[in-house]
Amino acid sequence: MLPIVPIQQALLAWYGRQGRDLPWRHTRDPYAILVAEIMLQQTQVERVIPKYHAFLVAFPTFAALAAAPTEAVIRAWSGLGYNQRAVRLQAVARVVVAEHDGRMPATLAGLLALPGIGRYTAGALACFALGQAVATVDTNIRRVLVRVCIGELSAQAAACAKPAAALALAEAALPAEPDQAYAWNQALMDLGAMVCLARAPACDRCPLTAHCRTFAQLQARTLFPTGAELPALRVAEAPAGYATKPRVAKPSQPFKESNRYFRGRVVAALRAAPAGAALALDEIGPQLKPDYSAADADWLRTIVAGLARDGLAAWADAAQTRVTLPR
DNA sequence: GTCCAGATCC
DNA sequence: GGATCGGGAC
Repeated sequence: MLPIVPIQQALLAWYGRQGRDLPWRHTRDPYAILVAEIMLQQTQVERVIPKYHAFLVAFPTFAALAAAPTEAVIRAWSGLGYNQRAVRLQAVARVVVAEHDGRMPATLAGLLALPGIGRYTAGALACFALGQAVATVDTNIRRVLVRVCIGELSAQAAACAKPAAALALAEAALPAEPDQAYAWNQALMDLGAMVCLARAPACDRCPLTAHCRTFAQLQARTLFPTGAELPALRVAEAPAGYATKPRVAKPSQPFKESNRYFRGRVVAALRAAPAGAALALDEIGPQLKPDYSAADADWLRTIVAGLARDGLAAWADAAQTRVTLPR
């Protein structure tokens, strides 16, 4: 582990000047931060921002979300994808109201016990909402720490694909002063999202090049590294097992024929229906594929049954011919 | 095509 | 460890 303090100082100074002005950085309301963190799972910041504001207007508190019809929550999730997150977020609100007196759990273990809250989100909540000096690793933080502290072209980089190894790295890098953890974690994500990009890092705009293992590796091969050459070098020089993994050629059907695609289309049809209204499978089918016929009924029923299992749809009749969003 | 402030299930 | 879960942007 290379000396971390100069890296912390350089990154925190850059964050003070260049850090993004994001809505959830203006609040310490645990509920608002929870909403943001769930929305941000596998979803870019730019797409979350408008949905974040609208969601907080519609459901301003744990109590409001817990009491809302699930149908309304699923509608508010439109455009974000991974719709089960909407169901799980409301489940969290209901647990918080019913079992924690309306307040978010104040420990990492308590947070991890909530539905849909994994290690990243629990760590983010502990740090961003509770002010605790907790390390957390998302895709940006892992990439930045590996590049700076390990070196992307080194053999050790592959080991950090394991969550436990990446978390250990993040814990070792956490500032000694507990009150700097918030800015540190946010700064790592900003650098990853704005400068230390996955495809083409902008090393010419990076505040950490003087400390960065990967930049040093690039300098050993290029006179004036910009970062743009990293992908090619990664392929050319990657240690066995990293980046050039055998990568079995997966048959991979077209997305428009996938179960995943049709699940999204069914939920979209249910959202478009009037509140409380049930749709017959025979009404939904033609919206999914123009040549829908009675022969496709079993297939569609299977799609809907999967959604019902995930809390994203509900049968309106025992014969399973009509569907609604869950109440 | 790849990538993205992941989590859950097997 | 692998598969699954959306959808928008590049």
